[in-house]
Amino acid sequence: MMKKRLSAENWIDTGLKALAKGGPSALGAEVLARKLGASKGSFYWHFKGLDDFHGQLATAWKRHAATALVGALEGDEPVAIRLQKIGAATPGEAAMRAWGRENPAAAAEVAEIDQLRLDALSAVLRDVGVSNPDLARALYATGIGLAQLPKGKAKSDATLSTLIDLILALR
Amino acid sequence: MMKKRLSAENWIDTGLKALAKGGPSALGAEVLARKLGASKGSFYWHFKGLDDFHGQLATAWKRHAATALVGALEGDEPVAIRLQKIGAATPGEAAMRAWGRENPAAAAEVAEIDQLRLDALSAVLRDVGVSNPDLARALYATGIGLAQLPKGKAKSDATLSTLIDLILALR
DNA sequence: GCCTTTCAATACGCAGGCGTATGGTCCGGC
DNA sequence: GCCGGACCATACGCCTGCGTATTGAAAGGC
Repeated sequence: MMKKRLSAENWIDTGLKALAKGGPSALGAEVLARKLGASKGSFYWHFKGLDDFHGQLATAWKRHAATALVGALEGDEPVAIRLQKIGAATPGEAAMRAWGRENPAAAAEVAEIDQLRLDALSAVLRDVGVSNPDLARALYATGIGLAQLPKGKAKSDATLSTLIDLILALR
Repeated sequence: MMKKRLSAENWIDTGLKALAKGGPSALGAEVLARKLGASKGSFYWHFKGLDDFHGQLATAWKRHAATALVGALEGDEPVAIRLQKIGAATPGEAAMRAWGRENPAAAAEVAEIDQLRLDALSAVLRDVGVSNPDLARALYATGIGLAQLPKGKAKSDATLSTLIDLILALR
């Protein structure tokens, strides 16, 4: 199946999927090679080594998260929906955060995204008359926390929505 | 330093510390042995193998967390303080949760504690006239999320407190 | 069509961790 | 004091993963 030649993007994409599914230990060169039906020769052609690969992986995740964030910001949806979209975690986010605990590069990228999203939440809330930055922080932390709990996305969305309504009622 | 003989508890205690500091990869037999100035011989005397050790480690964490929870429940402190104590994560909690992503035993114990704390939060809130269970869930998720963000405990406590005040204002 | 560049498979050495086996040391009972 | 069991160190075989080197195939320009 798909004996085509591989690109660096192929490795990174499957790397992201493997991380979400199998955790940091699924980010080895040989494990990924088996998953791709390739061999290490290909891996070490496209990347200088594991650190290089991991760095590019983390950066790729950051790009995806940043793109998702601007997607959540554009358009003129109601504030509640907007807050929901900014605050809700992206798929694979919990795995990325767990990886960040043992990989400085990953931690750095996650921190960057955290800052972007926190700023966005603060700005939206401020525009709407809620100026306490602790509330933006609490809202964001809730999104992160809900992503760690099992329970499925629907339930989490409902919970987050309840909190947003509560905060917006302060206006 | 401390050439004494080791007990299973010694291994488990240093295991918990190692997990908090170095992540799941610090839970190997040889790594811990070096940390303790001992050798694998001792480890494999006290434990049948890594799975056995990891299981006991996870159970020990659960016991600690459960004890901390009953400590937060007894006494007759104001509701806000009580909620804060139940909702705030214990030290090393983020590491435990990250470990749970790759170790079923750890995940199970964390899930148990999650349920206990969620129930406790719900009960306290209900007793005080806040019946929406989504709010308990949101509050708990905030505690979890804040533990993932860097920023230090003081800041997190302040944020959590702000949210608690907001919820309690619903009465 | 060939030749250069790009990509990939294989084979190798090395390091580190797991689990076992075997022998040694400590310690309480008597 | 000596003995038996509890405790531990060492050494070994095995496996798995990293990184490199070498060889080989596959594209793509001309």
